[in-house]
Amino acid sequence: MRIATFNINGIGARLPALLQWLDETKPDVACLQELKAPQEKFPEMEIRAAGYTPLWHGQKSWNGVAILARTVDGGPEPQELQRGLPGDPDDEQSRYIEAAVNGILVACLYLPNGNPAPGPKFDYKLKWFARLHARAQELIDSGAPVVLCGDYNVIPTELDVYKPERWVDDALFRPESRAAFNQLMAQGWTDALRATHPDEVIYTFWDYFRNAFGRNAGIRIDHLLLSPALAPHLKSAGVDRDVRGREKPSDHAPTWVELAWPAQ
DNA sequence: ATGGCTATGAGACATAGA
Repeated sequence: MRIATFNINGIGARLPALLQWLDETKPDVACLQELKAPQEKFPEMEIRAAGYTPLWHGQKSWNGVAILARTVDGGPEPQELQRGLPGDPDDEQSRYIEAAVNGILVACLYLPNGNPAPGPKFDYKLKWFARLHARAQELIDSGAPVVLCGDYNVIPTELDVYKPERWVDDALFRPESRAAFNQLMAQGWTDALRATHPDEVIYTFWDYFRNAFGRNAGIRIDHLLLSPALAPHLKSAGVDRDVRGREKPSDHAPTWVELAWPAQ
């Protein structure tokens, strides 16, 4: 079973690229971030025609997340479990959705960027992180097989950025952000990409400026974390890097895990 | 230190991204 995460940076602008990637790699579950579309402008018909049943939480202009389950070949329908990250009823940003698919709990998140730091946006990032800690602990404690995936907007270590010294004051790499990510990991999650490639330089994002992709000036910020119940089923993980080099690409590349699931 | 590029929403640039 393959589960992928892809920050598409606008589902309106990215629909052809998204459909091509779905057709080529046929993930069983695809988690999307940065829809940048209100609820009513999600291209539901096109996604269904591609063989997927979508759940989505839109928002005008920014944010927006979705979980797509491949149902064309008899795959199970996704069951929505949660919409919005618990812990702050005043938070109106669409950054979190959860669904059960084929016995796995899939959580799709878009963690706040937090720049400029320090400042109110960075404060919001850290508060959002604290709420994520609480929800993630509940998921661990449930004993369920869970994939907690998406755009974390955190560069975990110096191995995950082309030039660490350029990023020391950035909200994606500041000590507070990395500490928050480490605190999450300490609950018992497995970083699937790093677990399967311990020493390799692998990026998931390259900005649009200065030919960053051509120079491989990237960062690793899209992560798939596996709960203790699911980690033993990890087979492989990777990044569909070629997608970033196509016409009208997102600035992120799809990132995925292959799981031995259902368990034998 | 700045600016480089892309998207949305509006109908010109402002805002956000990372």
